[in-house]
Amino acid sequence: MTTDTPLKKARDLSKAQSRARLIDAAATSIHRHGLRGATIGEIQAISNLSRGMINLHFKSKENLLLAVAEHLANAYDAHMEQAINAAGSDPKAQLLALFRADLDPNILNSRDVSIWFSFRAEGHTNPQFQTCIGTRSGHFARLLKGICKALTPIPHHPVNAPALAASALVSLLEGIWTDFHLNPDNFNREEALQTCLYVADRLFADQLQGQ
Amino acid sequence: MTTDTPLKKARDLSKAQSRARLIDAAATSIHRHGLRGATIGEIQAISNLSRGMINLHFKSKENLLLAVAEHLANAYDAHMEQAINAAGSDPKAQLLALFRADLDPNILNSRDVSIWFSFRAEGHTNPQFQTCIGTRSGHFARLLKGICKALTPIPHHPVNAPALAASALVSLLEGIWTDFHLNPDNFNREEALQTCLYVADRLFADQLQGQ
DNA sequence: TCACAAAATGAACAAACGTTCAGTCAAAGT
DNA sequence: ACTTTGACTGAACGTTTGTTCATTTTGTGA
Repeated sequence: MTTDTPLKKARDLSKAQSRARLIDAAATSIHRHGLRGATIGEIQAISNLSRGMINLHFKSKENLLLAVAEHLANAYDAHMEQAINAAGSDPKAQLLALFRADLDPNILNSRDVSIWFSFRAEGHTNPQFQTCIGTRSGHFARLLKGICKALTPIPHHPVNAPALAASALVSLLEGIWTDFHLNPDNFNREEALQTCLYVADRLFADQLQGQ
Repeated sequence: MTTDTPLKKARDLSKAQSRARLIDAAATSIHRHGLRGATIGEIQAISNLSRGMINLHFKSKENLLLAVAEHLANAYDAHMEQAINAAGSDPKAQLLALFRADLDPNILNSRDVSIWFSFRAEGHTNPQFQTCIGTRSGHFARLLKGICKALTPIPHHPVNAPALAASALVSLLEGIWTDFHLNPDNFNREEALQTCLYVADRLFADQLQGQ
């Protein structure tokens, strides 16, 4: 969706469409039955495409799974980048935007989150999965640390207060994803946002009382 | 280990030992290759037991996997309960004990955590896994909420401050597990504890300034 | 309209899988 | 000492798995 290669012939379009359909079917299969149950037969049945298609488009089933992981990670990155860019330069607004984006139903939904967790479970087994699903700890963490620095008054107490706050917020969001994944029915999106805001509020209140 | 049925004959002992060895081998296999790679052949090779043992002891491979999940959940519960009981009745000490227990290498180690994540990934697929790995949200959350209530001065601002703090801390710990799982090499246990303590400190500082 | 190229198909295949069970062995009871 | 019991073994079986490839279908350029 982000890159529109022009002048596509009908055949190329249908090829890309089949590819996308396979990725989507594989994702659905992972969601329904886990990585263990995401078999060629399942994916074929969901996609209504022929059995040979997977190996034709992706050489192997494992490559298709990898493509699902990449697709998911790219969608997450794009979503977050867009949200941050739209937030302007005020760190408080950026933080709110980051919370909202991370809790957005387009990202935090039971289908996608369950797929995230499936890949994460095998991350240390498969290095290729690892690089895909590690997107959270890179750009995201750095950005959040910058925001925390801007929001923490100086002098800090303790001296590494911004770093502590940043890693706390990363973990908080990560944990909220886990709560959602383990119990999507009892999950309240608005409540989760309030929890984030409450923690942020407490973290970035005036810190000079102790010193 | 908790229930010692006495007067075990040698044959019963060896039976129990084989059972335990199968569970351990299955856990190792899940750790090494994920649930997908935890095959009968793998478990057999790791345990050095015969092929038929799994179905003899557990009727099916799936039951063995379930036994692994139960074993893990029981170990976690026992560990936490013992830690809380040893902490006395002071809520602040209880909170510290809870943090320490949740970050303890006996619980938070790359082997066990990776197995947790494997089962969690398929929790919504397999209801039997679900009940095992949902241990965190039951007793644990209730206990933490009690501690938060005791630590939050009244009147609260906002009124649900203890509930917010409790769910924040649950998610924080959950997220720290995730950080550990995704990147066990860059993980600093002491730093994680400091993050928890810092957040707790900020959460339970005097809250009356806003009202 | 025709010949070419590339996408799509699905029957066929070998490998790997979980499970079974007749047979073996050692411990327990008499 | 003998019999019985139950844990253990591992070859064999049927199923399911991912992959291949000869064939068919369909869009493209001459």
